[in-house]
Amino acid sequence: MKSNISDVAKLAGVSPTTVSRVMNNRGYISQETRDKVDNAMKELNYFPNDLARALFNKRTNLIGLIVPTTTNPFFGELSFHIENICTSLGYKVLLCNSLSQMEKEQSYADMLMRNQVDGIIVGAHNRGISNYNQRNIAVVAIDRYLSKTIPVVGSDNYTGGTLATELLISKGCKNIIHMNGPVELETPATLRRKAYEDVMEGHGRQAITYEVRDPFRQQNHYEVIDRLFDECPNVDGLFASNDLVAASFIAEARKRGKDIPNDIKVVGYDGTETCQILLPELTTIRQPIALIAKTAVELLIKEIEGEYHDLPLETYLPVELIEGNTTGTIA
Amino acid sequence: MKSNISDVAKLAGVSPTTVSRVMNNRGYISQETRDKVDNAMKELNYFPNDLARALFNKRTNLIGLIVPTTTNPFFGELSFHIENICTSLGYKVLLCNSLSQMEKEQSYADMLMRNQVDGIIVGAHNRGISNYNQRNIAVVAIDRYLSKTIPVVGSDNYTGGTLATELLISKGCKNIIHMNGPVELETPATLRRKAYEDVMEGHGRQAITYEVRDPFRQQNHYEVIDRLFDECPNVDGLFASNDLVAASFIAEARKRGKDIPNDIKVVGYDGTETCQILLPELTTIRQPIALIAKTAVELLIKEIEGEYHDLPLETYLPVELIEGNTTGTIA
DNA sequence: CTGAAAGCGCTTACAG
DNA sequence: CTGAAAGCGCTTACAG
Repeated sequence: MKSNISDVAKLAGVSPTTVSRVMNNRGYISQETRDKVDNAMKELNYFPNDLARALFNKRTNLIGLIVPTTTNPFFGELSFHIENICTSLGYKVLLCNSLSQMEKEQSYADMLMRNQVDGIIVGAHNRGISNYNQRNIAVVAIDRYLSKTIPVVGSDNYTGGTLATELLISKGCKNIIHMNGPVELETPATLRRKAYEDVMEGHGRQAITYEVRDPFRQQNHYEVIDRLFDECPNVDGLFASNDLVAASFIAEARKRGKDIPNDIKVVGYDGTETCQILLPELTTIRQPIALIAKTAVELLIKEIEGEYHDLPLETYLPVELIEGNTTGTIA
Repeated sequence: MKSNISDVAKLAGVSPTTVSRVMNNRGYISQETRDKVDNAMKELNYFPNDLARALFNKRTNLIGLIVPTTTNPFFGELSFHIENICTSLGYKVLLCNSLSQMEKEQSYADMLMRNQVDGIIVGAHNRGISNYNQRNIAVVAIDRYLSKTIPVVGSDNYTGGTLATELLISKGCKNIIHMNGPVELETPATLRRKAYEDVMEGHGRQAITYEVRDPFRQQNHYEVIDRLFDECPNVDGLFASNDLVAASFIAEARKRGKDIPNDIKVVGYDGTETCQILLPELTTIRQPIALIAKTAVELLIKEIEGEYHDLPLETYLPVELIEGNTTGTIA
């Protein structure tokens, strides 16, 4: 049913070599031959087999994308932009949702190797696959340290954390608490926490951080928030390292009769389009997601094309404070 | 640098045939040979080349997924589930964000053909690629009619539309308006509109539907909502065919001094996890996204495996009404 | 300007 | 239980 290059050649009355040349626009071909071949391809509804091409060229133009889950709006948007940019540059994207599980990440990495991807973009939060680039394949990480030689791209987490914390202080909050992912992850996102701690210390305040073990399970948010309210009932400012956690906190606070922003002011992190639509009143630190995607893809492609030197190992793109009502003046 | 089957064979002191047999567990191999081969593979950090395998087997275990954009939480979640289920069944997913643009869809479809995908799941909203399955490739559509022979999987839109409209009526709304995508799309989602119209008619009310041309551009929401408030200032009930549109409406209504739910009650559609976290007060019709994904993948794999007969052409999975405060009793 | 041959990395009959 | 040969659908030197 599917036709191949020989079918086209036969129908056009030429050799497969010639068909290949027409497809790839290589060498000299008479217009007449070119037309014959084009017609034959159309007639047979011929699609060149990229697998066979890739086998020969040792280039698949395939890139693997590993994220925790596209369910999370940050990664949903990131995946969109990455795929979009890849496509515009002639690359295709194999999607992997690792759910931050190490075994899954490992088996995805193996799968990507078997499929001969030219490179991998890792937007997942776990550690563990430090042997990624030992296999000499191009790798770029999003907000995540993988090894000394793998470039990291992310938002300017330290500035983001600073902006968030200082805003809460300037709004008069006395007891500002921070919620973040597990510190063991060693992601650059812990810089958000560092900034919070530094700013708090700078103001002679005590920094208190609650760790959400698995930010992708909402049940986990609630457990931590429960504990937070038990232990710090007088909290009046919250900086969450992620908008969904901020939203969970707001809902739980309201259940406890707290008014936002009167009783507690809240700042999130990410500032996705989705969050801007669904929860526009949330004050947040917006990451430049499209720019992160673009930077990561361009870096990866440089690696793929053999530029291993002079690649910036850490790129932190500018964040933006979006002020909404959750830190607002009283209604 | 990368090793191939001959490298392994040489190191193990056997033929490539034997290595292949060990990898695929086919035929009889002595334990001794098996061990030698396994060791050689480990030593060389060998990854079998799935491209070469696929070329021979004429089976890539690759499936293409076309969605408008994973930025939208419904499609972000759908993509997650589809990928997840595919992986558990040994398939890999090529992600395509078409942004509902026909040219993009067309070029994605071509790309997928060249990459020899075994099947395609189309979750996009546009029409136009009716020649998808003429190329005799397995195709399943999500909430979208593509051709007479392509199975469609979606939520029970008619019931969803009925539940939403009847809820608004039972809450005492007098002027209920509906917002939906363009009717030309002929997606099963127009059944939400049909249900709205039928219920309204059944109650002797006038049905008024506002069409959002491009549900994936928020600017477009605002334009339509503006017009809606101009033309129907006394609206007191809104059924939006999508939670993001519902959220945009709520924001705009508040800007106009309207209280939700006192002045206007609002029901959305989709009920994604993200929306449940960011806007938990929204009353909505929840689609069973994981189930839709599972059903679509299973159907696709049946097609891939040659079962073209007795495939259900339309599968509508049960929806659930989630009541929140946007239709609630007054605070 | 065009074609025959070899090879990309695998697998599967076919022999032995 | 194991191996040599042919072939999956392409492309690229190499000839002509």
